Amino acid sequence: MKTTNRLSWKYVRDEIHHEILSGRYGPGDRLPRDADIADQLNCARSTVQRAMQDLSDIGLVERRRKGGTRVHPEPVTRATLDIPITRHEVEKKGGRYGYQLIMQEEMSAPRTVLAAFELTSPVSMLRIEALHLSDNRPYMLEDRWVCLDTVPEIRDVDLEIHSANEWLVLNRPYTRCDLRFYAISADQKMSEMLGAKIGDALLLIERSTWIDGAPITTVKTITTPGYQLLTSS
Amino acid sequence: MKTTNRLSWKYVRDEIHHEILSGRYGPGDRLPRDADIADQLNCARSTVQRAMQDLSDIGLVERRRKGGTRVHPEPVTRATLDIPITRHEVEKKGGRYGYQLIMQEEMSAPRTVLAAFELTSPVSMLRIEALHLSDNRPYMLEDRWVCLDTVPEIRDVDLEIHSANEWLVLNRPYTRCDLRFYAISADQKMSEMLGAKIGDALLLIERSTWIDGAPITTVKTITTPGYQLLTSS
DNA sequence: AACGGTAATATGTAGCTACTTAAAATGTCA
DNA sequence: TGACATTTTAAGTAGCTACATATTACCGTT
Repeated sequence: MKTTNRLSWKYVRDEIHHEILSGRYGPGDRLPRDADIADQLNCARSTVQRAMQDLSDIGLVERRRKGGTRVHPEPVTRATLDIPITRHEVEKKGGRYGYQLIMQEEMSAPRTVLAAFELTSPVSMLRIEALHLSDNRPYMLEDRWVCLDTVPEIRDVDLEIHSANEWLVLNRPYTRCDLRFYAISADQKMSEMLGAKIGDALLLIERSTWIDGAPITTVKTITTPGYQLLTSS
Repeated sequence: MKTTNRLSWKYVRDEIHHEILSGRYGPGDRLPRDADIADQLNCARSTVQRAMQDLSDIGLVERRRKGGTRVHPEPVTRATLDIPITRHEVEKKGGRYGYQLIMQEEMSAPRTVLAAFELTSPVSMLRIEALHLSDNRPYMLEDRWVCLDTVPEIRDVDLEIHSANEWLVLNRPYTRCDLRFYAISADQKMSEMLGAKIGDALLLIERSTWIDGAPITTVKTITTPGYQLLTSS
């Protein structure tokens, strides 16, 4: 029995977590150096390092070289969201997935789209409107712009069959992704498409992706009334 | 010059990332074992381990003991959200923060609140309604329930002065946090409180926290029309 | 007192070894 | 053939060493 007295980094993490939250260390306070904590808990510095990294990842502490570790001065609630491919989302909820292309057209991107990519000069893009269905009923409306310079192959994809959503996620990895969430009132067109009433409150998710600085796509997805987005864990 | 030929785990990570996304490995495919990749790239297994852990964290690959590593079969867009203390949020946007307690009352929690905590038997809670202000104008409406069994000290807090939001975040760490986002239409009361029009689409964020399985608080925050929630990185 | 260069220091990273553990693969027996 | 026990495998973890790197802290000069 010598294995049991080896401390796991998760144990060390929770230990420090407790110490912080018992009030022993408050926001902004500096914690002991890793090496000292390791001494005190009788474990290796690398174990403390791993524990601290995790606490840093969840936003509880801030670390800087030579500066040491301190409790994050402005505590935040950090959550992770998983946004799946829409087909998978529908199927996971037990629905039968359907998809309709509403329109596609090559055109120069308007100001608002350029703004989403932090661009100034005009760019040629493919605009796509599509509707995702669950059990033949409207589920999500998608309003997308794809940058043709970055993704010329999109021209060869039959978007009547393959949703741009799924094709892009599977074929176009990104290195940056910005998300924004807000609420809008359904206008005439949306209410028709989604089978909602005019004025219904709808959740809108806007997503823009880049690959190494080059814009890939920006999309607004609008879901039917009552739709809820949940955190994963 | 021998330091340059040491590979950083980030380099290894990006290398694998590229391989996956060049199509060499598709969703569901199994990757070589860590040790083999280490051999091939001429680095230590621990370096590959770190790289793989990161790819696993962002949801690109799945790892299991003995099962090896495989590309995530259902690619997801994983994003992290930071939800700060409301006062900090207002101040960061350049506003002058203000706060008003609307009401507080001890009562038995209704069904909907118990459901948020996955409870069945009745619990005594403190219900709080408050309004957060920016430059003296309504910013966010907060509808909160605090579990008195878990947080009896809340009774001693002067909620006219300290917002429950800030007090809880600073004094009550949690081990679990569920979030949900959806859109609602402003009713009579909300529109009055927030200075919106009846029927305006508003973003609602619902947040529930636990400490080691014991419920702490659940809160619905409703923001003024046009409010947007953004991802951090 | 202001400036600037240098030393000291705490975290970050890479590599190695040894051992643990979950789970898949295999083999054995009824 | 099917249920169950055993082996094997690949990731996970802990500890150690050595060195890198970003700052802070210090000290000497002007």
